[in-house]
Amino acid sequence: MDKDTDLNNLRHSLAHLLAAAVLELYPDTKNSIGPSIENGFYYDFEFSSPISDKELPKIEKVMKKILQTWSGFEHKEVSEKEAKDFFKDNEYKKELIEEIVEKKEKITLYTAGKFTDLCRGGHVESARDIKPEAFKLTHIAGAYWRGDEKNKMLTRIYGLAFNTKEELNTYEIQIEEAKKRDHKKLGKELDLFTFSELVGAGLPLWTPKGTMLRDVLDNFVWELRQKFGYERVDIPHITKKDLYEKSGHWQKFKDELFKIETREGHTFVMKPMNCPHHVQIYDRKPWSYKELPQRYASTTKVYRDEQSGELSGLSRVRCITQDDAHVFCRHDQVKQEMKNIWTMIETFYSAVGFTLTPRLSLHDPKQMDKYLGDEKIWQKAEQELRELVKEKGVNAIEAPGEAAFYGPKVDFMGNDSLGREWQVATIQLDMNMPVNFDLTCTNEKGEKETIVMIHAAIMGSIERFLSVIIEHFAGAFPLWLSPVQVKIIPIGEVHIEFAKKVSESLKSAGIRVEEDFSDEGFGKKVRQAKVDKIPYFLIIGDKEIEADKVTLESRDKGNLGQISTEDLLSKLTEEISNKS
RNA sequence: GCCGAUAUAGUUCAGUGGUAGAACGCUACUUUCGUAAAGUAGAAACGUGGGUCCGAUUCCCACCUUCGGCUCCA
Repeated sequence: MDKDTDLNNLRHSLAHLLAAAVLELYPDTKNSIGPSIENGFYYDFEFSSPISDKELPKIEKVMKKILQTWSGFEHKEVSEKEAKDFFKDNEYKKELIEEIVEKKEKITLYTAGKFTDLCRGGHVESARDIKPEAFKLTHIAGAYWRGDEKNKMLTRIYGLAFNTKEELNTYEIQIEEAKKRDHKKLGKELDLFTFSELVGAGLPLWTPKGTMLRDVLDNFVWELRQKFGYERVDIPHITKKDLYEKSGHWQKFKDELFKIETREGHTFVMKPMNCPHHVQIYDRKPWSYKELPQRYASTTKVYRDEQSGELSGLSRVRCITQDDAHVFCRHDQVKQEMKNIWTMIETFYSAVGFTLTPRLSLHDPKQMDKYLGDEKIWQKAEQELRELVKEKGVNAIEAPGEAAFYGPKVDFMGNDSLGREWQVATIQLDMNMPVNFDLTCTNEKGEKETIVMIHAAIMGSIERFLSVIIEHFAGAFPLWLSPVQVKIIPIGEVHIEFAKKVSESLKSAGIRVEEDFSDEGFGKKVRQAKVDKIPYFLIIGDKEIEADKVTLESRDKGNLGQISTEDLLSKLTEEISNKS
């Protein structure tokens, strides 16, 4: 057996142990299922009265006590009746038993010590393989039975488990480190964004530094877009609901839209996406095929009434800034346009030193009611995306059911500091909305021809992208991205005048400078520059004034010695334009 | 939305059924300093609304916020 299987068996065995302890402490609890997961295990219970995480240490203690009485797992095959009699008060187990019977599989019961559970197996050979110091109960959470929100909510107890205490410690240290670079924490510390209870949950407010960061990134995207012929357009943030009735969004997403009643009794909607607005710009006049593709881009906000429990820092918000673009083109132009978007995505993400995993997000043939258009149109679109991925020579995992409701996507996934995966960039092929809106061009034969549309976002949601990138850099942004690029620190009051001159010449060259002319001690000013993770700071004292130079200190490389203002300027501008 | 937790100064944290405490930050004064926190003084907080109580920041309820999950995510 390989190592992963061993660890899974260990973790799954601990789930049994957890259930044994819970049933000993709270005998009228109903246990349901308890699998092993990435770092440990969980078990879902229906408690007769709610428990809180304060009880976890008690449960853990009982687990350790019971573990001493266990030697190993024994199993026996039983009939449906025997199994149901055994779990006579437990409707969860009975449901599972019925499923096993339906699948014509064997019903097996596993027993360790005095605890017996319905289980298909996969345990440690001997209970001694479980080290009491290498597992730990961590938290409790609600979880719907079978993951369906229509079902009853059970109480899930999570635990960490590893082969040894050292591995457990290592993992816990990793989590601690990850928390230090949590974007919610860094956003406050580096003064990038804030939330206000009065404004509301999920509505981030951007400070001057945070706004600078956003603008720098957006300008970079815009530079790339210009190379490929995109034009900037601007759109209102609200619309009559009629627009979404026609696009198909209303039917599908009306619960998630922020609605506005006008005083004349009409319903307007905060836009949850930009495509229909861009579509209306395309639709302003008839087009010749010679004028296509038309490529429209806007960096603009969309609003979605997300459920309160889903909000999380910048990763999940109700007001999302999208660097959104749509290409309106003919079928035979799709592949080239998509390749161009892919190139932009590659250029952009390699500049921020970030690796993305592409994912082919496809429709789920079993749930066609979730989507616009028929099976045929989807298969055609998906075939085109597969060819694109093939031509790019990359491996993309296929994810059925992850498509947008109007078309399949190539999504690019990034991870946050806790390893959670988020969709960032996306390329989506849409053959449905052009049909709904009857978007056409006049072709060579003088006929009206339905066009197609490509949705292209480089950062996707700027908020989500920033959450990922803040954690990726742990707040220590490269020079070109840093809201403050250079801090100027005069040692004493007499050095301020010279420092001002240096500061002015850097500023007039477009360098983002912050001056520290406070009367604090020198050590403290240095400390503040380091805490703020500013890429460079300049020191100006007697020695520098005498030499008509400044001392340059780098966040990453330490003291770089004295340098003249001109040399410094050319060094900085070169570094910024290389995005190094 | 659901389950559980959480809410004290700008920030990070103490604490109490009867007068709320620290550190950093902030303000003033002193100090003008050579690589991660100079000194002194001062201002500054119990999320909101109900309830119990002689009295609530503390106990109870509701709401709001945030966090960990579940569900959802165009």
